[in-house]
Amino acid sequence: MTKNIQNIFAASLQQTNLSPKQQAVLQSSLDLFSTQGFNATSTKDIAQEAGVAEGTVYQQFKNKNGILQAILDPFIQSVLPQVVQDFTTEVGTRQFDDLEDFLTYIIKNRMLFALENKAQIRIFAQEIFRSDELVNQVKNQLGTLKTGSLAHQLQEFQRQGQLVQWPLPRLLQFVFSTFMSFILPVIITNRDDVSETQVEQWTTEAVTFLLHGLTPQ
Amino acid sequence: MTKNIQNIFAASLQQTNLSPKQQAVLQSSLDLFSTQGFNATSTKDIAQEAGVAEGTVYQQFKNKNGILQAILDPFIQSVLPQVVQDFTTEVGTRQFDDLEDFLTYIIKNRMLFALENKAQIRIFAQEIFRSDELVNQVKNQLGTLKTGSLAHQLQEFQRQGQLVQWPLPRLLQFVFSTFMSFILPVIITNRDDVSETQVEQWTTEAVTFLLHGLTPQ
Amino acid sequence: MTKNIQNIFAASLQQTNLSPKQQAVLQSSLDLFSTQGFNATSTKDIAQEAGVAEGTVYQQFKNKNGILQAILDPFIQSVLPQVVQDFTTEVGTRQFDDLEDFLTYIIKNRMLFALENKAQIRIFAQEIFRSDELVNQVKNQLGTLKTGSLAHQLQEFQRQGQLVQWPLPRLLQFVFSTFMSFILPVIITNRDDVSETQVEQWTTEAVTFLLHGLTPQ
Amino acid sequence: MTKNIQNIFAASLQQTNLSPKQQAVLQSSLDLFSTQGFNATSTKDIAQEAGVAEGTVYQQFKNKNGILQAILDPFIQSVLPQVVQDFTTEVGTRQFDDLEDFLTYIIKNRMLFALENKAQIRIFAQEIFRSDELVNQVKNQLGTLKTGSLAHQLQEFQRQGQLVQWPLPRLLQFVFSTFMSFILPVIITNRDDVSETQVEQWTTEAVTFLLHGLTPQ
DNA sequence: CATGAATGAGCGTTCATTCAT
DNA sequence: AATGAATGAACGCTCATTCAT
Repeated sequence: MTKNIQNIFAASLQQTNLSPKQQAVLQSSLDLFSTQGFNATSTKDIAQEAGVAEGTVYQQFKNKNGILQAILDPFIQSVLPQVVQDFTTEVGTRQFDDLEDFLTYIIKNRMLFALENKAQIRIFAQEIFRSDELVNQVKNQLGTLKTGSLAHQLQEFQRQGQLVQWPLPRLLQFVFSTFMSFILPVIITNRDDVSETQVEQWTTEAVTFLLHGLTPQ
Repeated sequence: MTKNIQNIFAASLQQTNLSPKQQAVLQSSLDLFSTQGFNATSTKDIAQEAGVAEGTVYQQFKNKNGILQAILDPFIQSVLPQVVQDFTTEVGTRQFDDLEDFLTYIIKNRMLFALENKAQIRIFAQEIFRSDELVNQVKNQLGTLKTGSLAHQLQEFQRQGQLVQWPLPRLLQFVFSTFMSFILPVIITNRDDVSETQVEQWTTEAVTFLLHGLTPQ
Repeated sequence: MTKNIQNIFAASLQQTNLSPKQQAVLQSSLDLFSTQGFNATSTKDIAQEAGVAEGTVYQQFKNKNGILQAILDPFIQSVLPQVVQDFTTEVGTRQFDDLEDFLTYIIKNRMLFALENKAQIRIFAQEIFRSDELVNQVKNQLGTLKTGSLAHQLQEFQRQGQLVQWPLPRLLQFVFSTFMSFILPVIITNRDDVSETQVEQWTTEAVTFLLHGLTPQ
Repeated sequence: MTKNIQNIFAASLQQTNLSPKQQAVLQSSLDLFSTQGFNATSTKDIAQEAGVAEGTVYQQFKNKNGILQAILDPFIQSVLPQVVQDFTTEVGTRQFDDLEDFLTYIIKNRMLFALENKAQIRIFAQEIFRSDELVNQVKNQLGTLKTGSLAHQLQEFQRQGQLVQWPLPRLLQFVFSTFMSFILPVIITNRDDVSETQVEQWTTEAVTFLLHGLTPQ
């Protein structure tokens, strides 16, 4: 069920044609940006951590911001869509018995995903306050939600009377915020020790609350 | 009802013995830190914005971090307790008809509060990723929740059968995350145009969802 | 014998018309300049140590250098002449049995004097490398040696055959360097624990060596 | 006889792997520190004098103090031992006819050495007042004197009856202070015009005095 | 591709000095 | 006489970026 959960960054690294040194630069940047923040991380830090000369950092990336982009772009191109919208590969090909089944699946799935990609999410969370560009990219992604398979699935549940007849964005808002109420504390405190059992417990709690809140009475 | 909603920063400014120039330094720092972030704001920026010589910035504040503290400390000492715990002044002296009345009151109240103090919240949100100290302070504040009047009020509703018998922290988690799902987008995009009508609309939506989710069925 | 040995600075302080606060400024400056050096001592340091506002420092002294002058001037005007030349008050009015008696007297006397005024000597020693002015003042003082009572006394010993017939400057050079070989380590390490017994021991050793070296064979 | 007299700084410069620019930084620092003092020399001064960007100064040296160390360390590691202790290379392999021969050799030799390395000695003399570390290093060097070949040589002269039976430290103290009485004025006034003839004259005068003072009567 | 010395603008901070009160 | 807020030039130092090798 969760076999496709993976570290999006590690995956995207392998798909590039970057030399091992350049890959090390990206990996070190991810670690350091995530831990110390983008501004507080110097290119010297990155080079040292990657075991590379400082000039090498600029061989593949135009500037420090280019490294940030190389980290966040695949995140925005892949993670965001998968988390909030693109259920074609999984959700689309799977039959859900009911709303509970559906919520349980996507919440657990996305929790594991988020924990796997904690580092990028931390970077993303810090950068979104400073980058209007980033905000717009997210807005655009969210804008496409209305037509994705997630929307179809939810509308199907509404038709079946399993789901309250609120507007789609508001439904997503509540699902997402309930999801985030479990994940954000982990992201902020940078905890590394969340077990799958814990995730399942959280999933149960989240789904219970959402079913309460989103089922027509 | 919302007469005590205020800008916590403006209030704390007046209580200090700071000279007008020093107050200008703080105000400019608040604006700039909030807009550009702490790291991206130079002390030269602050001085210019405050119409003050750069040395003046260091007359009252030991260093740049001291300014940040002067901004965040009253926030943590006053805002946080008021938002999440200290209902003695308002909630404690007020009788609520039912859970709906209660939720409507605190959510609208806190929304207005958050919007008034958007700048500090933005700074806070950015800093919490980098400051373990900040995380701990928040943890401590949250730890005191169990015994505050908010807790008593919720337990009262549980006794009356209006509120599900979930543990207090989880109840608070869902209330808070629902609240944040409306506020965070405003904080992140730094919008300034939220009307009171909008706030009332959001309050209604949040309360509707929470009543659904938290009422025993 | 050593009744007139005193702290030249304390003495000169009392002769000024400075207010108590201004005297405190001078005393604190002496302590701090001596300990940390002139450059490393800020006017803020001085003000704090003196328990005075920073502006007060500039009430009496034109600038920081003015404080240094107020410390070093009496030293150069009084200490230097007394150490190397002006024996009118003591030496001139005293009869010495022989060279040993003479050397014993001036060396012990000057050692006590130097230890009493260690702070100024430390400042002087540090400043002389940077101030050509200071060097010239010392040169001028040394230039007057040829005609002082010290010169007369030494020439008298030469006439009596107790003292080698070397040129006066060279005699003074050897006396002074032997004297300094005991005092300079104390000045440099800023020791405070030199007993009068120790001084007498050093005096004996210095005189023994000088009598060896300066007596015609 | 004096063929190995050299500028210790120039020698140590060549032994490093520093780039020409970095060597220029060190050379300029030596000149400026020596002339103006460490505190009064800014890193901008150094960069300008060396014809280098200011950042370059920090490429090789951690901070301004690091430059000072790079100048003083070889001095303390090489000059001090050679001046006061390590006679293995020269003294150890040479036979001295008598005390006069010995004193003449080391005094002239060390005078030339000191004049060659006047700049570092000036810096050293200024820094020793402010650096306890430096004082300790010197103390340690002096502590090793008791066992060096210099000690052996002097004890040999004592056994032969050419040298008074005073304790070794006191003998060294008098030799050193007599030596310094000629050199220190040059160091302080930063004179550059001392001829070898002058050095030989000084040597003669110093040796004459010391033979007087240190020969048993 | 990789290096690392070199750059110089800009940073946070200090500090001697001034001046209105 | 004394204050202390205000000043702004200068300081030591960092850092993203370039480029010859």
